[in-house]
Amino acid sequence: MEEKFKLDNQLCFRLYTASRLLTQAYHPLLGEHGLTYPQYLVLLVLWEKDAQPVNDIAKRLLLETNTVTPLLKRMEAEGIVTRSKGKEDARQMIVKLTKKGRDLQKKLTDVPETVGNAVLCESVTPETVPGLFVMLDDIINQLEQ
Amino acid sequence: MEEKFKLDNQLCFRLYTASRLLTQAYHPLLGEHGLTYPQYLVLLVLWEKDAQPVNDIAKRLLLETNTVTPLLKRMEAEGIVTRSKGKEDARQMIVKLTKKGRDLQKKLTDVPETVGNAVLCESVTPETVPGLFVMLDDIINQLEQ
DNA sequence: TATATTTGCATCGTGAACGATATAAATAAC
DNA sequence: GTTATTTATATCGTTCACGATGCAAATATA
Repeated sequence: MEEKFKLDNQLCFRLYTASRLLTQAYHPLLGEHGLTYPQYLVLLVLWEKDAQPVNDIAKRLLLETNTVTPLLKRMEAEGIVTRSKGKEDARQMIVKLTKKGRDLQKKLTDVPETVGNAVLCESVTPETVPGLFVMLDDIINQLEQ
Repeated sequence: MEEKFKLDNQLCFRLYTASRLLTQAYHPLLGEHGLTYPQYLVLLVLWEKDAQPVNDIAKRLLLETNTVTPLLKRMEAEGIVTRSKGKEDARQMIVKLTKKGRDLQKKLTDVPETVGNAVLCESVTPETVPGLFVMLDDIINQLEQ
């Protein structure tokens, strides 16, 4: 009875668990360099394009600024980024990588492959991952409205 | 350059985002009844099988007891569950639904379908969801070790 | 039976997430 | 040009997650 309430029928529980476990897989690799997973995401954003306002980083990660601001402050305290008032718009806080922040990319060079290999299995292969990406992107777009 | 560090190539970021957004979709539906999403997961577990020790609930959700314990205490404070020492093993805390906890199932009867409909889209349909489940389960099993 | 180890749960500290609210700068409306 | 509104961040409070640690009950070992 109540098939719809069975834990094993829930998409959200699977996404929630897969997300947590995969984040845990990053933990030892990032922790070695004093990073958390959300901080690593900020680095991915800044490595693609340095010197962005808080809002652009938050939008790229689909997070709120009240999540990103304290996160960036911790990264600033660690000497990974700097935060400085924008020249043309004084409301903006421009976040820039420090040398330490840029150099982390080389130090983390093996991380994507290591984690990538950790998830490879029967149904998740280089051939099937693109299809998984499409579904997850569709879910994200659908929920983003 | 550095294709492997591109945010758009990361499985984890997609899982993390999809999980957060889907949890957000539950929020208004659950908040109406004073519940959070992890508390809803505990209810799913207890509706399947009432009167379980903390450890069994934690294992079912793949969470640590230090996450689940405070969560259960809040649910106890809300009058949704009771916590009582086990008879045969005094170390165990047996968690049981109250009438209020059992009755919540009827009040939340529309939640699974409402959220289910919210994610339906081009690539996520009743036909494709089982395949998605297989991949997510494989990822979870793979990372669970 | 005394001691050691394991097990089940709890406590503590840190770092997210996020709703609600505040504040100052920029922009729009009047 | 003054007032109103919007925008960019930040602050606050609550609830997870989770590593590290503590403690008492149960079990294994000597």
